[in-house]
Amino acid sequence: MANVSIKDVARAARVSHPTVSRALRHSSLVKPDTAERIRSIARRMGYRPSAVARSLVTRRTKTIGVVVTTIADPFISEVVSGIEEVANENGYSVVLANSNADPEREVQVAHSFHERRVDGILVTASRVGARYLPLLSEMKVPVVLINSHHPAEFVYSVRIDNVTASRAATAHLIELGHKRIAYIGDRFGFQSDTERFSGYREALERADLPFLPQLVVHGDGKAEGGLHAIATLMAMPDPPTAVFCYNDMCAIGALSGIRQRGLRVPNDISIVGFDDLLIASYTHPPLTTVHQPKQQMGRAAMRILLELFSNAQSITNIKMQGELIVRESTAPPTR
Amino acid sequence: MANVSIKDVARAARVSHPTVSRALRHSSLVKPDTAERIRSIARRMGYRPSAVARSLVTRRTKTIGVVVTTIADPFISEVVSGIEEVANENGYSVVLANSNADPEREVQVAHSFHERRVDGILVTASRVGARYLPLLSEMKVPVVLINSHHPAEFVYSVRIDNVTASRAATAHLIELGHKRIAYIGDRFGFQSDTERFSGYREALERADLPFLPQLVVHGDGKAEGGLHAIATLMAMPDPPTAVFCYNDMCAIGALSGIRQRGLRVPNDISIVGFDDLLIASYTHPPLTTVHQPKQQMGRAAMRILLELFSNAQSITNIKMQGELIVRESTAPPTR
DNA sequence: CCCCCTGCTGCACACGTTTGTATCATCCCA
DNA sequence: TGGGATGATACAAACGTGTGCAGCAGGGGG
Repeated sequence: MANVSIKDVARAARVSHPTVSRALRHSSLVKPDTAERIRSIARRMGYRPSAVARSLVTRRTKTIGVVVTTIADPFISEVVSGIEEVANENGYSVVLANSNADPEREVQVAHSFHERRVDGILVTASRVGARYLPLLSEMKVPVVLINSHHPAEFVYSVRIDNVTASRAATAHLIELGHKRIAYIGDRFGFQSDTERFSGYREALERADLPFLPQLVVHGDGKAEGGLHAIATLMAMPDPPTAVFCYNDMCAIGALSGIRQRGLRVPNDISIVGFDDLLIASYTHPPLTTVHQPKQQMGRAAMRILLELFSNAQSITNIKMQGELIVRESTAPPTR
Repeated sequence: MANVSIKDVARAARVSHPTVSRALRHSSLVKPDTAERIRSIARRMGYRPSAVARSLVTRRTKTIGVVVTTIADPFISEVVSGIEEVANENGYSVVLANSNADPEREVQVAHSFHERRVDGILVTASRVGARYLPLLSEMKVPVVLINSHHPAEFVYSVRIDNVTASRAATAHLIELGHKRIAYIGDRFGFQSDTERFSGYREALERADLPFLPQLVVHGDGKAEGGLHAIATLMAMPDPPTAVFCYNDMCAIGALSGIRQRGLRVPNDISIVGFDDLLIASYTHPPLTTVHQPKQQMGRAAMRILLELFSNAQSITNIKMQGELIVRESTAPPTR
């Protein structure tokens, strides 16, 4: 019934349990042939050292906590896939928790990670609650924020240069000749939304185009939000000829809303997204968007933790560049 | 530097550490007002009991291992989101590992879960390696398979009735008048592929339609595979008028391939998918597909584990019904 | 031949909890 | 007033590892 312990192996090998411990960790303190004998016995008995007992004494769990708003978000799941890859390569396990962007839930997650004594924490969320971060840093464990940033002790970040990328995306539309360019954002207060919005404004400014507040609508970062937002925009007396969307899901919702009105992309209206999700190249028409190196960002975040575990000090903030991918959802305006 | 332990709290409260332990767990053995006093001190000190020390003595980690082929798969990530929800409601943490359907990796994951002493394991993969399952059941811990099935000790399952659902999907195409219906499958040897394929064949048989082996092509379960597969089908001298796809991603690839050839869905060819991913209603045209209750399946799987932890015996195998959702990618054939 | 050094192994303790049992004070009742 | 029951607390052991240190055997050198 119970699991085979190190003492069971020791008994079987007629040695003490510390010797077994050393043999399995290839310590030079134990004679090579006894070590081999012990290892073969352990193998035969199907012995697996208990990570929990080990963690108790080493004070390391080899575990990292990953908080996401929801794992069902395609952007997030790709980031997590990158995290998981590097974590596993280095013997770390990933504990996943979703917060649903609910402050109460965030507190619970922080407590749970604290009790589990995770070695580090990765946060993938476009918004991070104010009560949340102090709680995380309370446990004196490094925290890496992905696509958000907060200057604080123990807190590092990996993010994309939202402003530059958004400016490039908007500039692309301007170069095509668009003058009335709308912005569909995420919910208010989300850091990356704010940054992408200011990139959009900067591009308008540089091109001496007027900023029209009525052309800014907010969705929910999902397809449905894009659908509603585009409805608002198209109902205007003088609708935009191009739309820059906060993210691809939003853009996909917008595409769908435009079709429902019998209009065509890019003939009647141009659309630009953000993220470059896998589906972005399979939409109709294929979506012009900003590529984010999602897996790479996850990998980089995990690597920061690993560095922190070994070297103590290293690079702590990484800013990556997005890349505008021009596909077929953008064209010069016809009007 | 170090975390505050139960002994620190005991010292501060001038009691023994077992008393603190009991006070925090609201044991009736400790006097109500001392208990309250201890709790308030613990709160003030920011004490969080160590789950690892607790697990060592209780022999329960309150942790479940979740294996996925890849978390970046939208079907899987929704299932995991359901798992996570129920797990957290009940104080369980989820440790995530992806296998990439690589047998060697599967073995590693099994070892990792064993060492971490997870209380149960959930597997979300359309294929489960032969060496894999014995390894998992070796640790005498319940395993719930999602969308695959293997009769074995300690092994339970939650799956969708693939045969019935696929039969319904194919029958829908037949009712519309289609006679040359293709099937785009996943890679060979995947259990759900085999089942969906046999549902397809059964529907043809019941309608007295001939089964044409050349109309069966295999993809990779992703959009790219659908793209290649449709290319093969459309290059035939007498191409199909309808295609039933193994899953939505595959169908999305097919939609894209059809458009590239200047043909239209459903006018020139009808497409049916499987899964009903969130994007399925946003494709062009919106996709006719089989709805799988993805989150619900994840929740059900986690609930089986919870039952097993408490009651010892309960329902062990759940088979859910899919639902055909008719949208706009299917219509009567024009030829 | 003795001593010291080296190479290997065992002993004891620590990590932070939970839990069974012993101890002790208090109170009630005989 | 003494004894037993009751309620509250402390003590000790256990969970399965890792590790510093002591001990012990054997070999080599003086």
